[in-house]
Amino acid sequence: MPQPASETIPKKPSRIQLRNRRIILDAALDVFSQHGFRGATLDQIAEASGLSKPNILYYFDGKEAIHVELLNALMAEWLAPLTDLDPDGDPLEELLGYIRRKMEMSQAYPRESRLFAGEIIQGAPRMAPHLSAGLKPLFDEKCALIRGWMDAGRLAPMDPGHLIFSIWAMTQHYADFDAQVCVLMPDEARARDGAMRHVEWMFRKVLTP
Amino acid sequence: MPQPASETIPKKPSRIQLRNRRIILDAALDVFSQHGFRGATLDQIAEASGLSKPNILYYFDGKEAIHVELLNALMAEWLAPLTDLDPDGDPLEELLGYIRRKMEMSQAYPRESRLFAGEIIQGAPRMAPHLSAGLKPLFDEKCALIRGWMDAGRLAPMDPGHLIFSIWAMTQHYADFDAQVCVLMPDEARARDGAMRHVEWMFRKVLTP
DNA sequence: CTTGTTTTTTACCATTTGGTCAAGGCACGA
DNA sequence: TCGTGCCTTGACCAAATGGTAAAAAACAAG
Repeated sequence: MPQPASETIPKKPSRIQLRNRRIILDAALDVFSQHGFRGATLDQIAEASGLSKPNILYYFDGKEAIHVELLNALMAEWLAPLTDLDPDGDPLEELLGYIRRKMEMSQAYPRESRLFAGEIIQGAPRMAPHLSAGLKPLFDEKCALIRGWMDAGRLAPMDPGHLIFSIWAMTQHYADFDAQVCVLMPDEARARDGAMRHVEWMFRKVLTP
Repeated sequence: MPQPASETIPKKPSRIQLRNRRIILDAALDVFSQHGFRGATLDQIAEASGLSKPNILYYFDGKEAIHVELLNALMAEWLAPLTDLDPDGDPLEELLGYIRRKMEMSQAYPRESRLFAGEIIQGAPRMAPHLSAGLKPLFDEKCALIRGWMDAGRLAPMDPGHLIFSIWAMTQHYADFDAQVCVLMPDEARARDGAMRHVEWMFRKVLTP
């Protein structure tokens, strides 16, 4: 065996591979987030990416593989802010910081938010394992942390799980329901800045003991 | 002209027509809410309804017509609770009552909620006119009402529009993201009852001056 | 029962869709 | 410069999809 451990590892990806995979994933994010998995077509992804359909299938094993790859990447980024909740920090400021980061992400990455939302709405057929394996432990851990803060009287007492749901619901609402927000609140400044201020103000009031 | 006003009106629908249209719409609600418009197929609706595909097309002009009909019906039911906000009632109790009704609807009609969410996430391509014409005026009216309550010091002051968004976000979250809630909070009683209690408690705290 | 109307089905169709394949193009090290 | 191996493409395919036409079946009114 001349090669060092070449079992199933397919050597390192070339520069062009890296580039094209990125292009495809970006185009696919557009298409999947807008039409959902079943509603998206390879032709749409091909056109959006500027590559031919067979070329896309040269880089990915199929439509589902692209979708799975996107969800994997999504999961990692999505979890980070929650992971960063610091047990040694000030409870109120930690949570408000988390909320702020979630709001920023919602505004900076609306496509990712919608992709996730669409997947969950459809019953999480390709995501359920990720939720159980990746999100659930983290969720439980942070619930325990928050409960500790509440028991110590440093936050108003409530169900930590439902608190987290509230945060997710409100922060992601502005990304997922953007079409509705734009119709009902055409003043963009009021919508964007106001959302941030409102959500932060609201949770500060709720969380203060 | 013997017939009284038979211009374009297609006489009254027979009993069997009423029944089958209802069956089809119910099946279509299942399918559309689970897969979105583009992801849903007539064959799926046919199977879910127990009718043949051509038979479905006998009752509706096409896939899109079914979808539009569902959205129309949805809009009416969805708006009702907001309409019922009574200017002469107690502000806090009026809003908490609205929140309670929204939570109940979210639990009783999750398919409708998901159909709506999916449509909005995809940019509301078939819903935008309804939003502008139907929802927007009501939204503005109720915003003004709530603002009046706040100016009178009967509610904590905040942006009424964002308040309504908050309510929608949290109430519909439990329907739309049910798959996630079920994974993270397997105790169904805690999820269901706790959600209702949490949301009501939270808004009571936020809204109290 | 008979006749005219409504409902349902059977057999199709054109297009779209995810995916394949073999051949051609192209970059890059020797 | 030249070949070797990575990259790209045009042509193609089987299945699925939205939709149609017309005949058969069910039904209602007389």
